[in-house]
Amino acid sequence: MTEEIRVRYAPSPTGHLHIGNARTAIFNWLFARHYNGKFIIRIEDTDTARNIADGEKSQLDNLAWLGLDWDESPANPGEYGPYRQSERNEQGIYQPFIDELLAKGLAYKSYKTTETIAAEREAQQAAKQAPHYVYEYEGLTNDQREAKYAEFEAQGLKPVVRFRVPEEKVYAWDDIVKGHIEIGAKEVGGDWVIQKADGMPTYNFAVVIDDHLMKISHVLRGDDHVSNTPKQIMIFEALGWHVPKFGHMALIINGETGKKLSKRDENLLQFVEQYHELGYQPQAMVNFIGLLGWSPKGEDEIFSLEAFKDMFDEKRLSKANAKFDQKKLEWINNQWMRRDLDHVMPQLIQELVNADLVSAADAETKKEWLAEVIKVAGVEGISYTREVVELVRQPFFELGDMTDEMVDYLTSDDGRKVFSAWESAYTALPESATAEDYMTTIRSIQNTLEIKGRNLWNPIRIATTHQIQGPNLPEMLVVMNKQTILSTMAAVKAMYLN
RNA sequence: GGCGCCAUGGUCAAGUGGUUAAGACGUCGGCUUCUCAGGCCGAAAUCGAGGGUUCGACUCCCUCUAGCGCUACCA
Repeated sequence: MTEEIRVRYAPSPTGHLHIGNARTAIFNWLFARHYNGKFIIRIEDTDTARNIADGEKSQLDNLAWLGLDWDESPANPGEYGPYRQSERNEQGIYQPFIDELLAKGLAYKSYKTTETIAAEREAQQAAKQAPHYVYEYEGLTNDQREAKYAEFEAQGLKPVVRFRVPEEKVYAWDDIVKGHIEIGAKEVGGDWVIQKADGMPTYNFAVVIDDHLMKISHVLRGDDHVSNTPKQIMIFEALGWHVPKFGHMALIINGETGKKLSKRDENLLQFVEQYHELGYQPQAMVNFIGLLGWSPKGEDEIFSLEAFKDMFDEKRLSKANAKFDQKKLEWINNQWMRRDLDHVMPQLIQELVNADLVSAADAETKKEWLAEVIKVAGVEGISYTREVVELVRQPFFELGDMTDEMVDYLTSDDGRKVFSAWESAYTALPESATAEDYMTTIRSIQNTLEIKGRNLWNPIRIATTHQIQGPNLPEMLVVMNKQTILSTMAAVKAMYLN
């Protein structure tokens, strides 16, 4: 019998969707969809203090923006709900298993204060021992231990429940990405908490209960969970459950610090939302992330989610950490924008509205013209839509200041000759003149005056745009308003050429 | 410190005992003769180090080293 493939992405709503999380989600989605399995979203909100208001919504919104969909989640529960750990706890889903472990003597109540534990750890450090929890009921019978519980309860102490780690065991598994891994039970740091004093299960415990109850078959997650895995296997085994397959993907690390991406790194844009706001395309984000720590067979670099899904092969997941390369992301996004420019155009125009370069009304009525301006200005060179604002601002919506260098070109002997020849030629040209017409005109000035190169082009460019460099001038002239150009030229003439 | 993971160019990486060690980003150079952008062409690696195994190692083994991760009543 073949087991149904069910994988999950289980974020904790303590922040927005970060590149690293997005990657975990994407690869889980790819795994599920490639093998016709189910992709489930479960919210791990057992840390009530760190949950933030919109964390969950933001996570899901951004996932959807990336193009992912899911089969079960808090909003569309399947048969294994609820899908938030806090609600599962309220419904008492975890308690019976804690009670079971307690009853079997595999877990116990611990009343040690955090101060005591801290002091123990300090002493261990000082003695150059690895920090580990010290079992406080050593040698006591069950009854004696129960008596201790009563004693502590009478003092008003709140217990946590700790799992009694079988220290002599070695936990091993065949990792989907890393191969065989084994870790001795004594390395987990002693008996660990499965239920906090507030009654919430801890992460390593709740994960096991939920993965089992939700029939999760494969757990694909970050490398940083490798050392949690033995703890989790302990629980699966203690409860007599089948252990899912684990796969630990290499981490994405910050190129500057070399450390794993942290929400606290301010020097790097690392939330999906930030890229969304700058006008990165979701396909580009997926494309970039899909190539971090995974490689396709051929030499292509541009892939859609669908393409990744078809090609997906967990054996091609890389074992080594990958640095986040923003330059490559920019390039990939540029490729996606160019690939479907018509589709991106409304977004580009919207950027101009947001920047107050055009009104919302003009954005609609002049959209064809705006599209031309954007193309002429060189949209093929930008990395994300927000950049279009500075790309077109000058000279299409504002004129820049004249620099000394510009004035020199204009007021040189050649400049004066070129200007006056251009002035009469341009004035005579119809408004419908094409780029070829302008080119022909400029060439004829070149022939007549015998001036070429910068000395020819710069005076014209400067007089019409207040720029010394920019897109192809004939094309710009086509797109710019003739009256505006005429008055710009008149002003330049009045100011510098009299 | 302990345990675990890992190691091909600045970056992402292909490669699975015999190759001129793919490709992409970035960088640099050239061309595209108004500039910018774009496009095109081109350049740059003794595969972390040292030992093995082998006729032959980037590829297999060992040691070392570097890097990363974990070491919570966080997830």
